[in-house]
Amino acid sequence: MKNRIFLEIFDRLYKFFGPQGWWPAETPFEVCVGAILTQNASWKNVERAIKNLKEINLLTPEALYNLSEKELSELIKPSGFYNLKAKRLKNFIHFLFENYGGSLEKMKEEEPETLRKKLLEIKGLGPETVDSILLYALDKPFFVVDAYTYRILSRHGLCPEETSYEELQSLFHENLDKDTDLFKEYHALLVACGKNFCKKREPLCKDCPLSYLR
DNA sequence: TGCCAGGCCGGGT
DNA sequence: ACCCGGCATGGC
Repeated sequence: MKNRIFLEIFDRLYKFFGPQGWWPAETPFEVCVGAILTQNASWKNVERAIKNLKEINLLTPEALYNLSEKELSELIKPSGFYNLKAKRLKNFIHFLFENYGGSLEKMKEEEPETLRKKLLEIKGLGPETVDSILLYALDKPFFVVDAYTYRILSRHGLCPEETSYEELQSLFHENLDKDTDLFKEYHALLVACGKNFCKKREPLCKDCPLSYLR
C-alpha cells in the first residue's frame, strides 16, 4: 500500500511553484552533458559551459567524440572541476559509441535495469547522474535523488539523516506510480523548494510549502 | 571573506 | 562499510 504523503507533497509543491518543465535542454544529448557538468556545480555555471559548446556546434555525440579532451576541458571551464568533467564526458561518449554506435535512441532500447547497471560502471557517473540521464534523456522511470531531496525529506521527518541514495529512491518508487512525467516534475519541484526555502544553513521557515508537515 | 552549488572517486580506517 | 580530501568556477 502506498503512503499518500508522497503524492500530497507533490501536490503542495506543484500548487506553490507551478510546473517546472524540466530538464532545461533542447535535446536528450544536452541532458546527458548537463547531468555530468552539474555535478556539485551551480546550474548558472553549467549553462555557460553548455553555451560555449553550442556556439560552435559541438553539442552532438559525434562532435564531442572527435574533440580532444584538452579542448573540451577549456570549453567547459565555467562549470568547475573541468579536467575531471572533461574525462567523465569522454568516458560517457566512448561508452555511447562502443555500445550503441553513438545513438541515444539505440541506448534507449536497452532493458532499463540493465542499462542503469552499465551506466553506473562508467567512471565518473554516480547514481544521481545516471538516474538524471535515464529519466530526463531516455524517459525511463527512475526517481532522481539529490542533495535537496535528502535535506527536504530529512528535515521534515520523512527519512533519517543517514538514508542512502538507493533507500531514498526506493521510498519514491514504492509510494508513487511509475510515471515518468510525475518523476520529472517531482524532482524539479524539490529542487525549486530547496533553492527557495530549505537552504543549507538556514533555519526551517514557515513560508516553506511543506511546513505543514511539522 | 567564506561558503555554497542539481557529485563522485580513491585512499585510508 | 563509512569517512574524508580533492576536484574549481562564479554568486552572494
